[in-house]
Amino acid sequence: MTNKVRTRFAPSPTGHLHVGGARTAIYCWAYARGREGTFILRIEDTDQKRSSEQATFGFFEDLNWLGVNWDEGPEFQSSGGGDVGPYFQAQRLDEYNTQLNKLIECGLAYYAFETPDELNEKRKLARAEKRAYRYDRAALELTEEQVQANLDEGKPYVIRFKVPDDAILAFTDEVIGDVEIPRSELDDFVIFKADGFPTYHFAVVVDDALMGVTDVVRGQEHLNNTFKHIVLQEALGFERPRYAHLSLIFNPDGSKMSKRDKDKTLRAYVKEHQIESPPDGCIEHAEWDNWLSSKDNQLQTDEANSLAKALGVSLPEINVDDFKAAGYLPEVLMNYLCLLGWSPGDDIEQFDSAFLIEHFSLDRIVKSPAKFDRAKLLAFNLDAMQALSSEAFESRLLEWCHEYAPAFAALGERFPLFAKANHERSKTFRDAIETSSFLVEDDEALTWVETKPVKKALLKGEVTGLSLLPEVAQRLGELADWTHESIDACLASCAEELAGGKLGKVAQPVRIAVAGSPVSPPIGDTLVLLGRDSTIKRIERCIAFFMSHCDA
RNA sequence: GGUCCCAUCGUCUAGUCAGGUCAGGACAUCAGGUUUUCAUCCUGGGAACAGGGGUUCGAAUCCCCUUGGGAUCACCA
Repeated sequence: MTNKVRTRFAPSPTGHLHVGGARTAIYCWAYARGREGTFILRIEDTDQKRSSEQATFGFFEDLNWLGVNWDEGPEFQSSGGGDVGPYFQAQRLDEYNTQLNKLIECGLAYYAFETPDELNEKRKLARAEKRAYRYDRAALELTEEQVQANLDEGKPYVIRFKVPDDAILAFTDEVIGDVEIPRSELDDFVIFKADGFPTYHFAVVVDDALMGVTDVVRGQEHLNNTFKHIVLQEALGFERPRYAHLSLIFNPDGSKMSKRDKDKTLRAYVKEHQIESPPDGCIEHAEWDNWLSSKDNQLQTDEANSLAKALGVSLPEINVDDFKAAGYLPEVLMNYLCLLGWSPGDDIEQFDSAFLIEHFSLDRIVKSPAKFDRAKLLAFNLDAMQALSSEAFESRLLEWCHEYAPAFAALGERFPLFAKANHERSKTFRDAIETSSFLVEDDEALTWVETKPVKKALLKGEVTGLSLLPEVAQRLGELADWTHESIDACLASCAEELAGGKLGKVAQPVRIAVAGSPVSPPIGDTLVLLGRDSTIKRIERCIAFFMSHCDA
């Protein structure tokens, strides 16, 4: 039991689960799963101002969608439980106080009464003098009486950890190797905040120890924090877990992948199109004004998403639920994310979670940072989509439509054909609906825009596509039955007799007439899906539309 | 700025720890081909060891320096 691997993923629920966090979670999970170990989910909600229940629930859903289930932690569907909880830090204050008392008893923790403003001044000064700021231990000079007096007065205070002067600041990282920093780099950091909550450093050390975590796998932004953690472990008499720090994930342009990217995209769009006020029903005017008043004022993710939807802007996918909404398969996202910083060798790239669990190991993690390449993710998704049986594709597409495209989910008995017609040609679920929007539009609502390919198909050439349409409509209308086969045969004979055997000469005008664009599923499928009445009606409207336009 | 970390095709990477096949794969790209649109699909091509010093018979691989990139320096995690 004691030597069994125990890993944990410990997000702070201040937003959405982004791809970097997701990768960390997957690694922790796969590592434990492959060693008959235990994977723990712990919610680090000691930041009272920023944590939210909604975000917490979002994390559960995102992890669940990826197939990352946890043995211990908050209960959610089949995950959670465990007897070293609670697994929310905000509910573990007693534990932290117990541990804190140990430190106070041996004189390794002390009260400090400087205000944040005072400390900021000192930091500014240090920066101006181009030296690193370190806490000056001023509070250590206070006499017991002074401290007591301050406390009696009700002065706000924090508690700092007195880092032993002879502390050894070195550890071996499973990914990076030996790391050490000079003693002068580490000052007496705060372990309890004025609001009575422990800081991240204190809580993480206590929880990892009390929860029996053996392997800490986390982002490289924590590498320097690790020194704080090991001195705390030393003082508290805890065993040191193994550490593995993961390099970060970046955008293709080298910038850090963050929710800011959404903000940037929206700002650029609003500026370019000189949009003065928010579209109805997405965000408040006050919020809009505030947002535009300064680049530092970011929209919340949900606000950004709703604004983007209202404006018809597509935002870069950053969070796990963005990829879900964009129609990616969770197993593909997991696969791709794993590859950003780890590989199984032997030129193997595409694998499932069973393979990952069997082969994942810390010693094959890559040290250097990776850039997120959407094109490759898309290619992987296409491969996985194509590998799906038609039944699986249909049911998963339907499931996706229920959540993101209800109009398509309502296709009813036409849905199987809709799925079949889009299986081979879609890179994502969203692809399928984006080139089939004509299916859920009213016949009367369809409009045509004279783009280049439209003109080419309808108006160019010795015999224009438009001129063929009446005859084609006529023949389609006379068909004995309305099936894929009969339609294809009809169009083929039209092509033979009217267009010198060129099927494209007939199919494209028909496609544009019924779909309003030169892109749609194979023409036979398109027409069957639409039904005869709509097909004929649309062709007639199309003819009328272009006749009136061309004559003008 | 201090400290720490990193460095193979455009991108993700194999190869590095135990120096020795024209540095392998995937995505992207380019050139052909198939196809009623889009997307697929097939064939082929180009493409990298950041630079400089060492060690060695031999260096992508070991050491040092330079350069470049990143992280961190909170009463956020």
